[in-house]
Amino acid sequence: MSAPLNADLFDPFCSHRMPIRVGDKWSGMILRCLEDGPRRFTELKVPLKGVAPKVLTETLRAMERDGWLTRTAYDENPPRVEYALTELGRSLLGPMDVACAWAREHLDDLPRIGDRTHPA
Amino acid sequence: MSAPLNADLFDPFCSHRMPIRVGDKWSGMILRCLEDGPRRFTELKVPLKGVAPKVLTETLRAMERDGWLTRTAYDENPPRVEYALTELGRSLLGPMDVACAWAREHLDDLPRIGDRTHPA
DNA sequence: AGAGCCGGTTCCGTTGCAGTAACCGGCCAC
DNA sequence: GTGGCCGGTTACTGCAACGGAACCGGCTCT
Repeated sequence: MSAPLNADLFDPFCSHRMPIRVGDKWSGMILRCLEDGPRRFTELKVPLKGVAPKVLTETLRAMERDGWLTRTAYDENPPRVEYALTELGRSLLGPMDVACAWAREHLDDLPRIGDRTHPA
Repeated sequence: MSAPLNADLFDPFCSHRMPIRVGDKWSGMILRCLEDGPRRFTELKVPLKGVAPKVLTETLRAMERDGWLTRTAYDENPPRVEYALTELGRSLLGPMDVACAWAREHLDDLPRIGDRTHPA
């Protein structure tokens, strides 16, 4: 992680407070998980606490479709599938770092969890 | 506007393609509308093509609650209400510029409108 | 009296993101 | 043959965001 939040970046509640979002709820965290190299499905499930496999699959498929990452299935047993960032996906890390820096700087101004009925 | 997209930034379809979002659907556009000074309700409705007054009210209230802008009602007739950025709101323009720059650079890699069933 | 302006509000409906729970096929080890 | 691992899929549900249409009060202008 090149510019982590002080708060746990991989806590999904964090993205509720974060006014700048990359993609949908989990895409940003997935980008962070992949920046140091390819990872497989179960390796992503662990740091992304509590993500439902269905949602993770959907998100990964959408990111693949949009050219942010590649999916490589190896014909082994047990099966192995690796997800890796493309150049386009990697190019999103820059803007993400800026957003994270903003968030770190204004952490105290961010709404407290639970305060909000309408998102911002 | 300090870093506009080539595409019409105030076309809501644009935000469907944009993988980096500030706040909800309209917040980013509202920030842009206010960066050159305060504006009133109807002055916001015009550039934000087709926003329902209800949604605009909700969004402005949420942005006020989160400290991004201030709402000032003058006791005149016809009524006048002015919305102005706070320092916090203004501080979001920087990250937004970065996101817009990214989008301009990768405009051709962004998914075509209508291609998507699942968002990114 | 009637119409218009401003800044909304109310009602109702649709869409889609996200989540839970359960299940699957193929292979392996016990 | 039973259970576990991996990488999912399917069916069902909930909720928040978003939107369209209609309406409102207070005032002014004609």
